[in-house]
Amino acid sequence: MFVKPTRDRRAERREATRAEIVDAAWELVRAEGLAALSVRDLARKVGLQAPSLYSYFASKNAIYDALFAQGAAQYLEDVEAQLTPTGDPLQDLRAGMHAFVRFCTDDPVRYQLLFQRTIPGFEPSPESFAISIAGLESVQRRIAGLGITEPGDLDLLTALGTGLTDQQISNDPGGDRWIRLVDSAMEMYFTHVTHRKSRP
Amino acid sequence: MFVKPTRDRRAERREATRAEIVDAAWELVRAEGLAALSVRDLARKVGLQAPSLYSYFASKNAIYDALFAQGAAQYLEDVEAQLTPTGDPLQDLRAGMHAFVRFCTDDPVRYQLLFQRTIPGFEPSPESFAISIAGLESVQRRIAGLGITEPGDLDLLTALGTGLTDQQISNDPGGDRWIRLVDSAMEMYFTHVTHRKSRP
DNA sequence: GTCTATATTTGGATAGAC
DNA sequence: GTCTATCCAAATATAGAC
Repeated sequence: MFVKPTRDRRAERREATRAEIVDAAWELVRAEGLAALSVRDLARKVGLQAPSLYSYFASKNAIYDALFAQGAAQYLEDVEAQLTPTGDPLQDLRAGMHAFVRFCTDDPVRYQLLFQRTIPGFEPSPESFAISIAGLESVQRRIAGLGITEPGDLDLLTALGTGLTDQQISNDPGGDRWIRLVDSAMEMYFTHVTHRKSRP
Repeated sequence: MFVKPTRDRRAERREATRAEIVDAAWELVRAEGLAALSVRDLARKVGLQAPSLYSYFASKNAIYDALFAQGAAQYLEDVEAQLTPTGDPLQDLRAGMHAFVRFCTDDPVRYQLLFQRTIPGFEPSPESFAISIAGLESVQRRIAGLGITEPGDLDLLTALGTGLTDQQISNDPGGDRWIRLVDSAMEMYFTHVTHRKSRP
């Protein structure tokens, strides 16, 4: 009689191969650009023929989606990892923004995939998108803990984050021309959101 | 004996056709996305066969470059058009930022071409790039006239501009969620750059 | 200057044998 | 699951006739 094994070695192997493909895809897009990903090149990189990839991913966009999901999970992890308020809100804001800009500049292609909409036919699946939403909600909770609860204040903070990051990546890649402004920008922001005269 | 005519009708016709091609290219990229531009489609749109386009532009990137140059010229014109200081620096900053965000959100594809680096093999030619530099320098002179001369202050302003624009385009296209923050953001910025305690 | 014809490359995706 | 073989579509760009 058939006994269901506790481990499904076949499924494990399959997942391992999928992970290998995703890793190789990151290498490719980092080297050639996000839009330059091709199924052929990717297959060769993992020692397969192109059609064999379709046993693991239904389409090229499914591969993009796997990259998006993994990047969003890394972002969520990155945000959650620094949830340690010090009692000094400004210091926490500075640390959080530094972490964000570093996360983005560490891997500009990942930033492009997660926070810009630049790939022609690709939209993340609802499941993958939910992960990135969770990341934003984590930021929201984090700054709420610092006393910043106005929706517009969160929006202003995300604008500052993407603006500093965008300029850094586009106009001074590898440098620190906008990274140097993070502390000052957070001071500006913190003063603004705390010295508000009236609730709008 | 040959007398050089005062007008070169042939050259005029040629320039007119080039302009027609550029106009059609804008229509195409606005409809299909920047990366989706194809020489075939473009040729068909102006009633030519694909190879005939090569009589006007040496390559596809030359077409991108013409778009870039035109967009940069429009930006320069947009910035120069509002060089009318009112004596109220904060009001001028607000007006200038509103104009910038409107310029970008009016044509997100143009914004993508000018201010983000997203097309795989394309880099603007030195001549085209010089136009966009002239635009930035115009902004620099403009805020210098308002008393803002620290280099880092210009960088912070451009970060605010691209950040607000990026978020508006990416997360609320057609809406005003980040546009609504422009006035408040400029107040924040102006207070920051004027209330500095010491010259850093 | 414009055309037809074509070279050349490259891409995503499928069929069917093994 | 992986392969070979192939389809199909699309792209940039060139050659050469008219």
